[in-house]
Amino acid sequence: MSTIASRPLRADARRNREKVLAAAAAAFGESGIEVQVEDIARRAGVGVGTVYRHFPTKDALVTAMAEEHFRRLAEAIEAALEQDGEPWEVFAAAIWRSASEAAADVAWCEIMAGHPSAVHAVTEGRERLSTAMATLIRRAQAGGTMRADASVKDISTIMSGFGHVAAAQHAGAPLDWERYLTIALDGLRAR
Amino acid sequence: MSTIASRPLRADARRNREKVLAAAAAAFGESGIEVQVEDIARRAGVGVGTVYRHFPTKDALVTAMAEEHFRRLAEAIEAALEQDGEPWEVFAAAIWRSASEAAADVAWCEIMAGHPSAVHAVTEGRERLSTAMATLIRRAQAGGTMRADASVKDISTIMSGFGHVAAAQHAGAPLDWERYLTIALDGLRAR
DNA sequence: CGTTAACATGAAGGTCGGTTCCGTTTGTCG
DNA sequence: CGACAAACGGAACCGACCTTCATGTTAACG
Repeated sequence: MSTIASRPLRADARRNREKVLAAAAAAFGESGIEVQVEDIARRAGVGVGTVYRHFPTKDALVTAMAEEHFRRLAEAIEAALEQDGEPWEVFAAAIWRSASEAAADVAWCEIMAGHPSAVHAVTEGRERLSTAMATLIRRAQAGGTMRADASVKDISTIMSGFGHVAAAQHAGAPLDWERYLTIALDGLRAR
Repeated sequence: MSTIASRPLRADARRNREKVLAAAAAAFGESGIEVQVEDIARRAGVGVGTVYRHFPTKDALVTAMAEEHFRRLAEAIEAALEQDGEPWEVFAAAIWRSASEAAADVAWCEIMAGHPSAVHAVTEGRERLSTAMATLIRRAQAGGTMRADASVKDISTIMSGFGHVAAAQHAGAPLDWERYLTIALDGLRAR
């Protein structure tokens, strides 16, 4: 989201922008999307007005985070395409790694689960993710180790459930995202 | 929830109570827990004050619905215990039937997914459900058709994910709860 | 039919959280 | 060192919802 070469920001403004971004990442990661803007501002050591100077709405902040996360996820899956090894193992390892990282960030779990704030935005990352995932799936199916009817949409569905479970667990529910993933991945494996 | 023999309700009051209950069931089922109390009142053809005369808070209404749903679910699983047939098939059929019914009711999906409004209440239904489910699981494991490490908690986790997926699908997300369940149940089956 | 207590109503109150706005501060540039 | 635009801060604003309450209505009973 580069501001199209509009005059460079003033030094303090650039500094504050970074502080807001960092504070938002920390606050969202710890408490989820529902954290209040004032909490983010407090963490950043600025006033709410400053947050709004840099991001027009709270949603814009969420979207920025979501884009970043989706980009990284897409990269992780694309990287898996380069790896060699048994295709199912490559797929499963990529999912486990990405999920483990996601599980540590409540907001990212909520976004993955399909939180409205980030559903409409974030087109590019999703696109790349879908493409890479499709290849990963096709290979594993060709090797006969992934169920033949599995689709990218199935993976989205499973990962949406994962996001929900992980977020709920973070909120204190007696759930276990590792068990969830163990079972779901076994369900995706060919019999 | 019998009001301990406190003077019987006046005729119009009883009638209105039923209307509110029916309206709440319809509204929650259609739009989820987030429906506004005013919508429920409108559907029932009464004022909001009347809703509050019969239920102290909106949460009490949600809890009443949740209790009813959990009770019915517990009964469905208990009924499965009486059936004979291959234990895995009995289990899977019970889950499919219960899930199909749940999928038609948005609020019930949300509650199953772990919505805060109903987490604390509803102890009895959960208890009965756990007990019956434990037996169902044990039998299927004894028959070697369910994965040996599956637990009641695993089923809760899977069904929480189900509730989330079904609710999201109802809200327009490109998810598919039937696929979710197909995959998750395959993951619970013994290999 | 009259009296009364229960009940119904919906506008007003309260709260919560995102967003705005303007008086003040601060970096930048001549 | 001014002068000025950019940026900051945070109290006030606003909309969304749940909940309450003062006023009007009605079932129940003698």
